[in-house]
Amino acid sequence: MNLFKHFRDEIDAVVAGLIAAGRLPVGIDTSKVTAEPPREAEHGDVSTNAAMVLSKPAGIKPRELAELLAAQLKANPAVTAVEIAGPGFINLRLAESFWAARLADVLRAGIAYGDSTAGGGRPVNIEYVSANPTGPMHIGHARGAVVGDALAALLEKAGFAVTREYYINDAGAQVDVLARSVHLRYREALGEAIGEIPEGLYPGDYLKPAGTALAQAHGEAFRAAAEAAWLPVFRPFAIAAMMDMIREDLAALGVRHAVFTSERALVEAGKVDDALAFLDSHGLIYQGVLEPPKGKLPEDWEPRPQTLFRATQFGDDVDRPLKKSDGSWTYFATDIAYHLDKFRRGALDMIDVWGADHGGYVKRMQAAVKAITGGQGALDVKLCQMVNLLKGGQPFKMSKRAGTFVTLRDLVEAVGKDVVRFIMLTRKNDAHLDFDLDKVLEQSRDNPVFYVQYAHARAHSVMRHAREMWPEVELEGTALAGAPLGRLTDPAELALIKGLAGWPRLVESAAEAHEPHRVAFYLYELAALFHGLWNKGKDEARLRFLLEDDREVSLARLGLVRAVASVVASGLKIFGVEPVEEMR
RNA sequence: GCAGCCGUAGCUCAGCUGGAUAGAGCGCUGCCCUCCGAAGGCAGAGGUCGUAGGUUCGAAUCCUACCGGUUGCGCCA
Repeated sequence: MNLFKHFRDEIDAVVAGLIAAGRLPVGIDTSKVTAEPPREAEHGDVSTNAAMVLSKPAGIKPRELAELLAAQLKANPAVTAVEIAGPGFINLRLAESFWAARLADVLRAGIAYGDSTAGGGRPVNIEYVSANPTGPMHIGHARGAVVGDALAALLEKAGFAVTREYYINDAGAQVDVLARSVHLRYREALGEAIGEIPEGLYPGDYLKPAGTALAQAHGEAFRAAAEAAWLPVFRPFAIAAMMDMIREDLAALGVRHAVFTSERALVEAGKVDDALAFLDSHGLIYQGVLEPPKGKLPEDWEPRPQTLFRATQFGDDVDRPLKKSDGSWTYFATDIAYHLDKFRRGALDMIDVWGADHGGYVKRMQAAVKAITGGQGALDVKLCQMVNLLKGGQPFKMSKRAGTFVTLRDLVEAVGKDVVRFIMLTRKNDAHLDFDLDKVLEQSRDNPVFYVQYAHARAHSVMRHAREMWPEVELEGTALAGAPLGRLTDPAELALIKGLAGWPRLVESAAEAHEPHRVAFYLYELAALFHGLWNKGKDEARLRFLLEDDREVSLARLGLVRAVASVVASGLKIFGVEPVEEMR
């Protein structure tokens, strides 16, 4: 239960009652009423702007209206105090018994706490990674992979029906280059001295196994053959080999897609023609000449009639070309077909995770989605900014040799997948991210991965001690839900419970905003509350979690500790990070 | 030239879709701990939220114009 939603409903009920009593006008707009945690804890537990928002349409002064609402809200048994503050805020304080009940909620739900039905089972398609199948994944891909994967998990937790999808760009010129590069490796495998890899081909050693495999399969057959003869054989083989490698890279990062869609298959199935025919039938395609970009004029610019999509009708700045001068489709054209395909497969909400260098492409794609879905579908694009790899504060190149990029594999091997995943989510996707190989392994408060994992490990450490102290005690959440949780009355204990109770709201708002990084900040704050309580136990022995002479309160505290562990685990699960039970 | 994103404490960043006295970590200053509930704790200083207007009960948040940084700008994907 999102308790703020709950009180939002309570306020609605009070307003409805006042309308029925003739105190408020019929049909008054309550859509702007909010129930939120106040910024300052001293202001109470739940704060509403209802009196201020409804004042004008009701024709009653804010403070006066606040009195009216407050009198009704006081009747709620969970509410111990109602205060009117500032320009007309109504602040509610909630009973300790209410918080104890929320803690019991956490314990009964376990890791499922925070699961929401807000998404209503609405289908969402999220496309991420979509690296060209021409080589291993590098660090730049890692961020998009993690952001997409975490966003998918977050949306699932919030009740959406999520499809994780990967678009294979296997139709462009770059896969021909790949095939040529592999052909060279094939000749090499047959014993030819190939020398330097020529400019314009992919030089990486990772193509050698594919060359060897082709040599074994076909022998000399394609050695001196014309490109037209071997391309249809080598290209699909090379693409498949690269996709296998990419899948392995993704697996090392713990990322798994449910659907892989091939651009080439899309084109060969005639879906681009279908999509363009659809647009044409709606009068959205024409032959025209684009204005040259102002300012910097490209060298070889010449006005030329092109096949254009009327993107400007859907919010884009200029109409966009669909065909290249050689008559083949532009990437944009196939991408339109692809998004139409996703829509026809049932996706209403679509999310694409791209690198920030594709930022200029967002408006046209959104325009296209509007056009092909008749306004029913919506596309959100998450642009991931660069990751700066550092070591000890200095820029770091992990290259094995000059010119080689930092691979995702290298990164995962250096610090582990869980660290990579967590750190990638500690910034908004559209902000630059510094990834310091030393700092992310540091055991200190300014390393969020450590700090959050440490909270989880500490919680389990307490439970291990409890097991020694009272071997017969049942430490599962469902059992601890029956502990005398009302005995948790210290302000630091209550603050922690309130933090836990905020999890469902955080899940919903982060999902709605498509911002998984909020989970990282939440977990960090929750960890801080827990560590704070732990430290308080150092100064005040009576606040320790386990008191041998007071089993009852110890049980209640074990409930709190178990709840912290399960909410941390619940958050880490969204990130695809394994919670640790002890630090090493 | 146009478009997107960013601009918040000395540094790195949050800021819950318009709320109350703008927060955290690091760094700095001062106390405490070093009794294994180890991988520090507490407190303090530090801000014209890039600038200037506008919208309203109320703006870091929305709008406009500038300034600075960044990414991109017909036939690359």
